[in-house]
Amino acid sequence: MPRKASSQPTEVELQILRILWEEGPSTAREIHNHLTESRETNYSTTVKMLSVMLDKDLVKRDETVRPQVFQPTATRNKTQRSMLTDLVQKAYDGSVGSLVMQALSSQKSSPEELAEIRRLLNELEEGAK
Amino acid sequence: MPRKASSQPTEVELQILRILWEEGPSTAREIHNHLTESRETNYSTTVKMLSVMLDKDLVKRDETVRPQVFQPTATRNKTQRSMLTDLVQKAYDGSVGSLVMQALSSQKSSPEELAEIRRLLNELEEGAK
DNA sequence: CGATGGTGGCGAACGAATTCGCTACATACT
DNA sequence: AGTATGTAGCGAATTCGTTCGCCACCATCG
Repeated sequence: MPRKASSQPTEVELQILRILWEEGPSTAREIHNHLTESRETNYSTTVKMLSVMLDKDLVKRDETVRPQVFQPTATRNKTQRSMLTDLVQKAYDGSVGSLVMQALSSQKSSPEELAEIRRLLNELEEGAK
Repeated sequence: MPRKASSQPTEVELQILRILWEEGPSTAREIHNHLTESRETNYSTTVKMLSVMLDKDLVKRDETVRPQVFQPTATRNKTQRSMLTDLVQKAYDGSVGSLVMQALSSQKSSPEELAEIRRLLNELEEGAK
């Protein structure tokens, strides 16, 4: 028997979404050009991927203009959140805390980031009371 | 052209690894029994997965005993770290900070966890000076 | 020893992800 | 209008992940 499709965007899908989030609505050609900076792949492939993503409802398409323009369906934040939750479930047994601990200790963040995290931490501890 | 295999353990592989991390070295039968708590799958499948994981060097096998006993190659921490790094790269453009921010704000952690994170934060800011 | 039951291995099969070639149509260029 | 160029779509091919059926091999038990 088979296996079920991942609920999360795949590697290439994510790359395309990133381009769209950063560059805004784009044509297949534009997407493809950006894509080839990190990956050697045919224009046909890019178009096909977009068609697949359309089926999966990962992107929307404006067909009234020529060439057609693509746009992400979900925001970057929403997508990140979903992938994060997925990882926490799969690898951290649902414990966000241990993920955060490991993230902080394993890679160095800038002082600015640390300060910002501290600020957020304060808010959270306030809210918890 | 094809596509390259993921460098991260797959869904089922991770489930099996989790069993091994939690239960310690186990036989195929033991692993299978635990596995069927969360998934309906044939014993053959479990054995096959173990064989695949052996090829990928995700588990080791003691063949001197009967039945053979399996053991993870990498620690849980190492694996988590690797998956985390992967996610940060794929979805957060390498910024651990923004991942942490989102993790903290999107899901609630216990006060104990928050305190622990704060402690870690202090250490990090100390070390940075 | 011969039947019984579990262990381990191999190869086939299927869906999902990714790739591209080829075709059809639209647009642009002379 | 007629040709060159670019866009969109489809289906085929390939790999990976996952599943299982079937066969061989032990080991045990009567």
